[in-house]
Amino acid sequence: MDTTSRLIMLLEVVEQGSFSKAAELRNIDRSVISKQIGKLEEELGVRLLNRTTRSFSLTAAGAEMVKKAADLRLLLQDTVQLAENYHQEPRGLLRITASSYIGQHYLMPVINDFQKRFPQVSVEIRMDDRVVDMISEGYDLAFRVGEPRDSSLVARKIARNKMLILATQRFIDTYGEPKTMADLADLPAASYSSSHLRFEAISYIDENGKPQEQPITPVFRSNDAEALMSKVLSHTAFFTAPAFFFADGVDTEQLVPLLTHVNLPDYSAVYAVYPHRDLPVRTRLFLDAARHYIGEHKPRWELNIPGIEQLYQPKAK
Amino acid sequence: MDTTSRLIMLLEVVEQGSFSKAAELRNIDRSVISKQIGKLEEELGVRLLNRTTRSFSLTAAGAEMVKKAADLRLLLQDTVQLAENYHQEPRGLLRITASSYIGQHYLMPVINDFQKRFPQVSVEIRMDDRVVDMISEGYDLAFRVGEPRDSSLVARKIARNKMLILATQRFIDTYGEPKTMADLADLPAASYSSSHLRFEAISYIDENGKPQEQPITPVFRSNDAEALMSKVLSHTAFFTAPAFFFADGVDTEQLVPLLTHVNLPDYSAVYAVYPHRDLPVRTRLFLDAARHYIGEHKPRWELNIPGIEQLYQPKAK
DNA sequence: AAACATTAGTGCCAGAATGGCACCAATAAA
DNA sequence: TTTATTGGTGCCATTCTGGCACTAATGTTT
Repeated sequence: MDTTSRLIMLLEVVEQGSFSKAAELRNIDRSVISKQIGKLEEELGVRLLNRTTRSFSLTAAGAEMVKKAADLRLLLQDTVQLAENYHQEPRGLLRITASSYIGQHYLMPVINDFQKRFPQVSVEIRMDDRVVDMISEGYDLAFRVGEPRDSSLVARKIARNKMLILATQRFIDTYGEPKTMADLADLPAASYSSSHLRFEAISYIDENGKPQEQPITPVFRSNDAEALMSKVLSHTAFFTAPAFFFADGVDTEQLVPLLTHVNLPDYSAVYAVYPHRDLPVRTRLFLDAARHYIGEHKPRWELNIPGIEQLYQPKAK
Repeated sequence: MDTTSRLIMLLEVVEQGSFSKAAELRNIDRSVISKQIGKLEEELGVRLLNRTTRSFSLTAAGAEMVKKAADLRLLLQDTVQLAENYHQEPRGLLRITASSYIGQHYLMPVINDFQKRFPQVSVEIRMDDRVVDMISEGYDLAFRVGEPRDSSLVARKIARNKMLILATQRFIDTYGEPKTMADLADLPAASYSSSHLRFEAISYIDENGKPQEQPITPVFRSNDAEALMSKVLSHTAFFTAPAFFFADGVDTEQLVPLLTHVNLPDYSAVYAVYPHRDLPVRTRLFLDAARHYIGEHKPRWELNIPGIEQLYQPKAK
């Protein structure tokens, strides 16, 4: 380990806000960070961090060093990247982050095939519905529902994601079939809910073309698509689901779309996100493979929902 | 050692044109270079050098990496430099190169005093009349006679350097005192001569203000000022000497200036040269100390030559 | 207040990396 | 042909790294 690496380590420490988190990020012991930062200070002959036993703050010198460290990291990444352009065959480590559902159902098949074709590429995929900072955590590629805000990243739309309102036939028999959006308010709903996002209403476009929100009554909440599906299949709730929940193998036979005449806007599309720079060969190839698998024009999940093209469309005049 | 260091090592290898020279520059074994370049290639997954057993050439990838390595080195130097600005006391290694005479007579006293004041600063001085590439060899400061051409460096004039024509009284008694410049042609001369430079004529300004060259007849040539002086003090040659040859302790008593009415232009001044960027504290302080020692207005060597102000001046009208 | 958890820092130690030496192979120079 | 120089490799002592266990200090929770 030498000066540049130590500077980048300092940068990570500052980005993470603690020695421990930085160590976790690198999967190394905290003590290593402590020692290396110490060495860096000795090397530069300057105190970089004012430590209190449980936290730290940057000194003026430290702040300057962190800025330079960011430049160094960028330049170094750029250099390595440049070298990778000379690779004929992709190699190295591909780090992906995605929501669990996308990862399990749409990326794992791609990964399995990809690694057969390119055994030299290692893959690390973090499935987590929490959105992470790709840059500081070092991810090459993210798959997300909804366009991310971070402008230092490139977001590329992979596939549209229609919205569906579904229930089982037995549910309809039991509770009666809703005829209007308002009817949904009185029916038990299963609804996606995570620490960041809760579905408590359905967005739709009314007869006059105005966007509306129809509140629902969630009796079951989960962040797990399978759990929601299981609940619905027990005939005790309807649910509003984005189409990408219907991956291959999902039992859609029992499910009946409700209120199919209503105009539901597409839910946030599925995006691939990557840093704003030239992609290494492995990343570009993987992205292509994923796009191909999910479907260039018609998303793969729509294959499992017959007639989806006609559902929830704007009313033809 | 990690990627950045290895890249910089590659850069040095390319700059030096060989593994061996690069190793010599760092005072490490050749094998280390060989191994580290190998690791770098493995790391980047790209062949950087096409080797023939006795030399090498850059691959396209290698050439790109070298460019990036130069950026990295610069940025890293800049970063370390920035840290040094926070030093209250100067520390670290100060690397100086100078001609032998300047080093021995005008820098050693400064260094000795400087290290008493700042014991934390190590000094390495290379005395060599050959001009070296400061950047690639890593020197902080050079002292040279004559303005260097390299525009990536800053040259700062330290002191003027008048020209003198001298001989001993016994020489004059033996050979007769020259009355005109032309008379010098027939007298035996001791003349500075190195692999790069030979004095074979004296430049002067004639009565009409035109620059002229008076050829001389060197019977003794050396690149060593003391040797030239010794020759002259044996009363068998006159010599044309820049004033900075007359350091403290040099026996000037026996020497008589000849043709003092002739207008001799100043010889190339003494310059301090340093890289075109902010100087570390130690370098700036040393430069100040050297300038102070040599003399801000009147060069130190002129103190040993009484009446020099009046010698070899343009003719007062 | 007291117990607890989390933070940075340190000493110790096994394992990895470094760098020097000796030697080899190939090629250019003498 | 001989010699010298260059890059490359295997071996080995030394150094460095990174993990573990433990300490000290400071918020947090009970």
